[in-house]
Amino acid sequence: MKNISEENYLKAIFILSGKNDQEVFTNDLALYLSNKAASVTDMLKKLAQKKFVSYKKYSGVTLTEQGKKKAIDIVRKHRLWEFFLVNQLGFTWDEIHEVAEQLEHIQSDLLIERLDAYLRFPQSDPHGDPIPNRNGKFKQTNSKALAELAERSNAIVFTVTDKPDLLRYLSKIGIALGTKVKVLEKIPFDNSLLLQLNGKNKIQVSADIAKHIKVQL
Amino acid sequence: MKNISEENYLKAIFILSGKNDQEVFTNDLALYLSNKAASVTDMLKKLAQKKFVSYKKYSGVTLTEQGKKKAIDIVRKHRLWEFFLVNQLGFTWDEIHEVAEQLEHIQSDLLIERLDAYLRFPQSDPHGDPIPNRNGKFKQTNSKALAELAERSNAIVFTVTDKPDLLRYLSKIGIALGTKVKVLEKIPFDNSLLLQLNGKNKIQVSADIAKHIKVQL
DNA sequence: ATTATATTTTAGGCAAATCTAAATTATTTT
DNA sequence: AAAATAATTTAGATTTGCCTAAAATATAAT
Repeated sequence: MKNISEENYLKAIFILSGKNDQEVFTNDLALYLSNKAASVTDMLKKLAQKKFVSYKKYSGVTLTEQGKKKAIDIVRKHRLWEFFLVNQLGFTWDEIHEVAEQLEHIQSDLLIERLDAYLRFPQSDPHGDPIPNRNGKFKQTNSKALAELAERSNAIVFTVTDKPDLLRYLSKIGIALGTKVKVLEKIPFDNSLLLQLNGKNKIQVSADIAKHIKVQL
Repeated sequence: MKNISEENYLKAIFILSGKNDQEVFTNDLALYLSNKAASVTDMLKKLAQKKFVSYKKYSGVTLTEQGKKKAIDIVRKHRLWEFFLVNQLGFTWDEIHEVAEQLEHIQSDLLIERLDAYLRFPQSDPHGDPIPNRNGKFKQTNSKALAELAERSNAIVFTVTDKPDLLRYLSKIGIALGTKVKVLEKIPFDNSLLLQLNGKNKIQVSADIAKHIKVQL
């Protein structure tokens, strides 16, 4: 159970660098990990020395092949455990994140292979994110943030970031994976959205929330 | 995932102090945990300060009520996970220990309650050891070390300590939980035993091994 | 192109958990 | 009961991952 911190950094870099492997910046990492920028710099140097990231002072980091492989492995574990928690143990959306954060660091290839098989090789986790297979392959989905949709467009809720508070709130206002949303109006002042859910009830969501909801067109 | 080290110490003290809560000594702990005695002393002071153990220099430790409760909780988690690994994921005897050592430190009461229910509240783990219930209660079994049996006595193998090497060896020579053993002969020179298994094949085991096998009369 | 602001890095420290080597206390032997 | 041996503790270091405050660099604004 060593290297938990390193693993969290690699995963964070992977997630923040998005589909195109963009550089990730110190402050963003610090924010995401709830650490201070100085600590991030320290760790980036260590990760660079171990060849898990390419790092040049003042210009952000990217994962090396090796680092990306590790990161994907952790994401795989995280999502498999989330699937297990929801589908076998009856956890709800908002209860799983914290536990999966811990379980993802359990070190045992055998365990993950067996778990994967036990769950019948699921393709996506309870948030709708793809679960990489044992070779690190997973299908990218072409999704957008809800916040980026134009007025009048229709879409289907696809992924939601892993924040318990948000998840609880969304459940409450009726947004779940698979919910059909139509953007009725974008309020220019604060970029909040007026949505219609499944062709029925109308709700208002802030721009901030809309950024955290991914949809498929 | 903090306090892993503390948890390991508490569990070790619990296990080494046996049924009668005997004091546990620094060197024994050091040996069991693969640490140095000096490190053990350091940690004992810290645990004493937190009121998890009663510790007086040079005279061993015992768990306080509080400490014992924590220790039992960890044992409960360890054994539940072992049960899960064997009965759901198809692990064998000798593959589970290392993984359970990690899983036992996952921090989530909800997880353990759900897992317990999912497994239908098992009473004992794959080694035959009792699994404490949510209140820390479990039935003590009156078992003895095989090494302590007199010649001609019969017994049933009940528990085996958690060392992968030993477990693999025992599987190989035909000893499993539930195996009936009869002590045919005790060799006085080295205290090794000549055993008959299930009324059939005869095997020889060293005193060292016989100490690690618990039997029921 | 300077200046102001924001970001990132360096320097120096701290707490946890471990270690080695030396000192202390207990136990066993003669 | 003194001496020898064994067990335990203390003292002082090391490593990891984090921190604050100050310095350096990059970016934006005038």
